[in-house]
Amino acid sequence: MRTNDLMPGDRLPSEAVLSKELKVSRATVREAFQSLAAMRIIELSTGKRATVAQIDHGALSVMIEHGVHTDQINIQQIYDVRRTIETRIVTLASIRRTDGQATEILALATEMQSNMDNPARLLENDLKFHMLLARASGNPVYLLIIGAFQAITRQTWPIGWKSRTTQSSRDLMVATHLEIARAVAAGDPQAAIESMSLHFDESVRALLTAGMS
Amino acid sequence: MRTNDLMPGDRLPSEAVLSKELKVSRATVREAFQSLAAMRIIELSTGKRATVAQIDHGALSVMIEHGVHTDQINIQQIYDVRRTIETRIVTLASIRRTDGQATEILALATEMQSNMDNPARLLENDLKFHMLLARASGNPVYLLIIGAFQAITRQTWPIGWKSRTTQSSRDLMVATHLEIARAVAAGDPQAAIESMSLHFDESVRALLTAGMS
DNA sequence: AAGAAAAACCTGTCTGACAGGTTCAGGGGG
DNA sequence: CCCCCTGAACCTGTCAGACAGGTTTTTCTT
Repeated sequence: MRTNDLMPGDRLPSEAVLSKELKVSRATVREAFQSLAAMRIIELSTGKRATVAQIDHGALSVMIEHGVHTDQINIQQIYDVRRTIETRIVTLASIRRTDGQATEILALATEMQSNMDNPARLLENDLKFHMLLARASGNPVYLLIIGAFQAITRQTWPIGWKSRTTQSSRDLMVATHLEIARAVAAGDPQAAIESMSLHFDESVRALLTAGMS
Repeated sequence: MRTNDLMPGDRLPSEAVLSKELKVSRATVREAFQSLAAMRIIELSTGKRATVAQIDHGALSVMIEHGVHTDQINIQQIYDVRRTIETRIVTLASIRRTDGQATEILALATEMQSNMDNPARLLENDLKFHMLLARASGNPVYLLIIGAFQAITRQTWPIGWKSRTTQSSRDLMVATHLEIARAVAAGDPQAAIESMSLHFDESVRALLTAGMS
């Protein structure tokens, strides 16, 4: 791929061709392809030739999940990373977001308020909200990292939500998202950082309340 | 692995057993194993059974390299992420480093000064320095991310070094590392953050000078 | 009981085969 | 002349069986 300067979408040689060229069996080529596909470096689909892939958080997501399930990473550590990164993300997003992105982010924050009684949907809104911010930062590496945390967040989010027992604490959580959205839309990095910090203070507290060590 | 709560080091069933159990051919099991191995979720080696792996930056490293080579990520974006993360790392490291880690970090910063005329060795020192800090932060996710950038840094570092044409700029670069080390060893987060910021200002400037878009 | 030899087990790789899905050139119809 | 259709060529997914090494466990010997 590198020697031929292949770009995302370009097609790789077929398994048979590579197998002959490299003088190994097709089975071996397939194992190599499978490895690259696991890292989302190439994309496979039956009948079609392999293509160069876009970067994608899928693989990192699985790695992080594995780390958590094997007690090599804990939830607080993930939250520390998220807080660090998302603080930077809203700074960049406040400066760089397009008007379209601002609208999208505001719309989502508003939608969250109408999903207060639907945790499943609210979770998805929340995840998407942070992804939109990451995208608006203009830095694909942040998007990659935030995306990678989604799988774990899906598992821990309900715990945090349940631990917010009062209506006001739930209102606050959603209101904070709206605050962040407004700050980013207004292009006010300082306000965005503050709201994001608040959001994380509150989220971490909720998880601690639920006994998340 | 999850249903059986396997931990790093534990052995997985053999290919033959899995193949029979899941009623697929050994070739298919192998492709699956190969995928997991690519993400460093399991570890393979000939003759031995597969074992559950420790998290490791190898796979992420390859993904990042792929992103850069296909123009999906650029060097500045990586530096922005590094700056963000490493600022947090030195904060944590200042608070949490063990005495052993402090000694190690200081020793490495000192060693760098004696390698001023050996770019290859200096590069390795530099990489290791940042890895030690990440480890001292006590958060494996930071270690993972910083580790993942190493492959790319190996390629760009020499460019930055060459663009530091004066002796004083080279001295400054090494001196800054020592400053960071001292601050971390002294347990002074504020000083550590400042030195790290300086380090990145200076590094990014060096790369820009070299025309790194 | 310790150590060496043998058996059992495992992975890495190859060959050949067949069931589908995909591409693309070329022919037929509008 | 253009468009659509179709069939051949190509490609991936999966399987069975085979064999060369490396590793682990068992068994036997001293």
